Amino acid sequence: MDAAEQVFSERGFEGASIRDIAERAQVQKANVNFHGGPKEELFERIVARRASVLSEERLTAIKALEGQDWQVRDFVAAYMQPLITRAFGGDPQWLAYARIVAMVSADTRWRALAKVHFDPAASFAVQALCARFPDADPNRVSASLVYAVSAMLALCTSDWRISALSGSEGGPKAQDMIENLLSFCEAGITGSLGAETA
Amino acid sequence: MDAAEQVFSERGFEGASIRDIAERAQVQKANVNFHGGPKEELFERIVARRASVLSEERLTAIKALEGQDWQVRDFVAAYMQPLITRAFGGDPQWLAYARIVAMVSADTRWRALAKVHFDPAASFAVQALCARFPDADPNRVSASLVYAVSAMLALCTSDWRISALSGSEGGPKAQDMIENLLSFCEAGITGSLGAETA
DNA sequence: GTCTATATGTAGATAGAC
DNA sequence: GTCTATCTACATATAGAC
Repeated sequence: MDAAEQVFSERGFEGASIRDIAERAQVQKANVNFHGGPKEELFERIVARRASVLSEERLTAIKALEGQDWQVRDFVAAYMQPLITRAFGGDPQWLAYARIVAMVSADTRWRALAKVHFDPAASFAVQALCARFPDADPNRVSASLVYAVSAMLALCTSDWRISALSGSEGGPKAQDMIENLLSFCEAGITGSLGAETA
Repeated sequence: MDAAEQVFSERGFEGASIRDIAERAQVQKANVNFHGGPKEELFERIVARRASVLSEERLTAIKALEGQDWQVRDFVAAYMQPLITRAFGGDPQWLAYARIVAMVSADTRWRALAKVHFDPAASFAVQALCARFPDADPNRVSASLVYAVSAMLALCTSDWRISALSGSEGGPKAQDMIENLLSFCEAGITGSLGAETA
């Protein structure tokens, strides 16, 4: 239910009420429970709904790099493009989903959910990075990925903050911000992992 | 109230109940309202309590760089050390606070709160960075800072995720993780802003 | 499948005794 | 200042008519 996705993203899990969701969807409260089940089940279903396409695209994009002498930039793009181009590219529903992903990623209460829906692709990505930086501490490698993902999610959740701090009136220019995000993450990963091997 | 800080950090604003807080503090519910006021006021007070020391330390540390030919690494350390060394250095109360900061930073509902307590120091930092990278788009500069901060907060909120993805059994080694975080952010900022000016 | 009505629990907040 | 008791509102969830 798109309405539930919006309300959860705006108010959080506890802050979102079935009433809010029903109102947004312009249906009766009872129907939300009827179709979506208990609140927690509804939330999990919403997380799962887009997670599969996300994971598949990430996995195929990273697998496509295998065998090549890929650059970190290619890797970052492979992992991030599936979400960031949709969420920051103008699709409000995917933007709401990205905010939910940020919640799930930052909150230990959703640890099990993250483990099922996001960890497989993330683990695969960490392994690919480890192969590229064989001398780097695996803890540092996974930290790099987590930092990169958190930066991506920050662009989705805190774009207002970026504008507020910049002071300039310059428009958002979504594509340029995405390029900048990729540059930041590429440099961060290379700089923090490559320093020891280079 | 330390108990409120803990419960808010674990359950979020809506998820934390006055009853939970009272139980944690081993007092009666009524006393939480009596001393802390309405729930929202209590939350704001908790955000404000440590924000002042944080902002002051950040400002003085960045001002101390002025005039020197400082490196980006020094800047990142100046901005991050006040929070990360406390939160990730073993103080559970500051760790809880860091999680609250992450909530406030990511949620538009707390925009006003962030504006008052965190934006002044952040704006000053952005200006310092702009002076260091005069040819960089201010939007990119503020984005870099937001990414860096989000990475720092990710280390506080998602350290469990880093461990889970690394696959290795290696201990956390807090100091090493902080060093790695600083390296990541230094490289990310330099790489995304310096590319155009260099 | 969709509505009304309601059951049941718990939230935040306060009144008033001590 | 701190307790007990309670008010009011709203939460999730379901029962049962249509």
